[in-house]
Amino acid sequence: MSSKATIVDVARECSLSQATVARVLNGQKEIQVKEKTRKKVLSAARKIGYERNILAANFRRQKTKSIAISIADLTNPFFPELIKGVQNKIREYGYSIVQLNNEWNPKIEQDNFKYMIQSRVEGAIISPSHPRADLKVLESLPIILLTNSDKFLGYDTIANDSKGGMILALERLFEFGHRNIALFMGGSMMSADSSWRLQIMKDFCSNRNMFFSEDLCIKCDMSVSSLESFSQARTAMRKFLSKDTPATAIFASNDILALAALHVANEKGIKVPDELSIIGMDGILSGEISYPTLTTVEKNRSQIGSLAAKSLIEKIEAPVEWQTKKIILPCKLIERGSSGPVREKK
Amino acid sequence: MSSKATIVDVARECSLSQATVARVLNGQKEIQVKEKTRKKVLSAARKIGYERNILAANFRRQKTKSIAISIADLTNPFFPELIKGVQNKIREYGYSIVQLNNEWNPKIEQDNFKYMIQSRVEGAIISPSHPRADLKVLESLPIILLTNSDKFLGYDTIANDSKGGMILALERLFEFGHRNIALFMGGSMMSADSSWRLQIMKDFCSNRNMFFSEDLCIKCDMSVSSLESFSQARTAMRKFLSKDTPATAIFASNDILALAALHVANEKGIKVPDELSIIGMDGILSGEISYPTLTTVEKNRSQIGSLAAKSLIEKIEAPVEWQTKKIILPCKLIERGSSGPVREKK
DNA sequence: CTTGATTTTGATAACGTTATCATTTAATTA
DNA sequence: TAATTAAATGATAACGTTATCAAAATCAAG
Repeated sequence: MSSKATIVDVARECSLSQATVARVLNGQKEIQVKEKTRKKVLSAARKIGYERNILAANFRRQKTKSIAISIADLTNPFFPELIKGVQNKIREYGYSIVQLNNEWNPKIEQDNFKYMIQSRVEGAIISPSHPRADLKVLESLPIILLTNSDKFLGYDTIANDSKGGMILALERLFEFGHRNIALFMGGSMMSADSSWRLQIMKDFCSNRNMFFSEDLCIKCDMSVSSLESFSQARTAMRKFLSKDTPATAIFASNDILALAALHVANEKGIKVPDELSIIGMDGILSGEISYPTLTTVEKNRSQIGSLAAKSLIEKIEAPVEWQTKKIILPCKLIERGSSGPVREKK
Repeated sequence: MSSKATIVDVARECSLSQATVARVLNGQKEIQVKEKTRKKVLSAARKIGYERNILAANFRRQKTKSIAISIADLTNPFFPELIKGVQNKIREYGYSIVQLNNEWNPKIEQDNFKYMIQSRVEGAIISPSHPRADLKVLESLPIILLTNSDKFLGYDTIANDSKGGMILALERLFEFGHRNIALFMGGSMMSADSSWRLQIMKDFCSNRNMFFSEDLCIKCDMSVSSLESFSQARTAMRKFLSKDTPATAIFASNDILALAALHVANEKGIKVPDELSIIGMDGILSGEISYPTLTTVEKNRSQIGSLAAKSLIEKIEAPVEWQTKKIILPCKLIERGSSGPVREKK
């Protein structure tokens, strides 16, 4: 009784053709219906409690008014805000979201891609699990990638300017007088993508006659759960400190690493920022909660999300004259408690 | 060409009826098909590249093989793990997930409920935004609630035993010699739901001849973003400390509050756990990252999620003789760095 | 008041699957 | 081997919407 009234019933009720009823009830634009008939239909629909059968509509149009968003791991604090940004924006357009995780596993990611096609989402926002993610299956689907890797030629991409952000942090540390800055970065699977960090570091140092060696580089796998990364990062940090480093500051390529460094510093009684400055990257919640709070290069993930959503919808709804574009948003240095001027050791 | 081959095409290709083809390709159980014909169909399907049109199937069956999960705020660190638990379990059953946020806003929540019905999800896992959430619209939908509030009579619920967990923490603090324990809890919208905490506290203290007064109770609104809560909680904590409290320990009803307390303690130079023990509740990532790490009463959110998913699927697939049940899982006290034996002040 | 253009409405055919029932084929028993 | 039962396959009707094209109504202009 409740959701059984169909468009035909409404048509009968108001003595109009189902075509007209359909136009009033589900027609795209407010086109081609007389105000009088519109009202007639609407009241009849209300009277018999008509509710659109979305499944039938989806089937007929072979569309779902939904998009997919593919990420690595929802419990990684980087992603929820991103998704939220997408959700908020997408709501404006009346689309819904299918959210898919791949646990950094390219195989699962590939399955997810297939699922997207099968389930007939109309587009996808994809944060590739690794720089060589295989997007072949998605050929016919409008997608936006969340990456600034240069491996994805010919794709629409949106990302923060990580390089610029990194330089922002390094420059600030330099200003603070730091001349021995260590680089703490994710390695392993992501390595192909993160060699540029090392390069930037080297360039930055050589431009300023600063000392840098691989000894000032700490590496740690990030393609696991945040907690695991954190644990591995702490180990790496302890090892680093045991070498009695001359570093007075650390730039970490993400906040988890930075917080691990901070944690170990606290543990060893190293005063942050007095004896050691730490700057992270991302701007996750934990960095606002830690003590001291973490200075970080913020990536506005909510903004990225909503921008990606907007672009995607535009691409979906006007696919013909679409121009591939790569959007790079600046990062912002958020100065909090973990960074400060250099002070003589001992 | 690609996804245009239909079941009829396959039938033609292998000279069988579409009924038989359908049985092979999309039939539920492996029933009623000869091995020989099955192979014939399968190879024909592969040959012409048949892919099931899910939209047509959904329409015909008026089902979507999907469930909804309704939460308050994805960026609240409590929820992602919960969702992950659901996702992992649900995958086993071949269902997909529609995730909906309500930002603690009952009106949005209500809209989301309507959307669930419209979009024909087959069931829902719901973390009610508040104790009086209105579930009328969902009457005909199998749902599982994630709450231990006693306001939801007659509904299936799954939740951790927050009361038991709280007592666990208090007992441990008592063991440590603490006799002045403060209660830090979320107020406002959730208040109707959290008065029991105060009651437990009072009972606990009176049973042990411990002092307790409302002065030892810190309140703070939690129905906002985590960061905002954190900020408000710090203000509340500062105010609390300014009253020169006799408390040697704080039990906080969630980790955000606990971390705020910890933060302020660090800020004021109060040594944790030497001068002040802090125990939180939930077991969020930030508590594993903080310094000192946060002792907490863990709620296994991933487990809750997967259990809820399992129950829901069972309810969906065998709705006839379904027995309403309320599952309460024990909490676990995770002792980390923020709690310890009482020591004389000054 | 006709004619032609334009707007509004109507009739109807898909869309591709699943479900129902009828029919054929195979298996079993007397 | 015929009769009976069971298994496998076939024929076909929905499902409720949207899209297409045809018909009718309205409007504008000569």
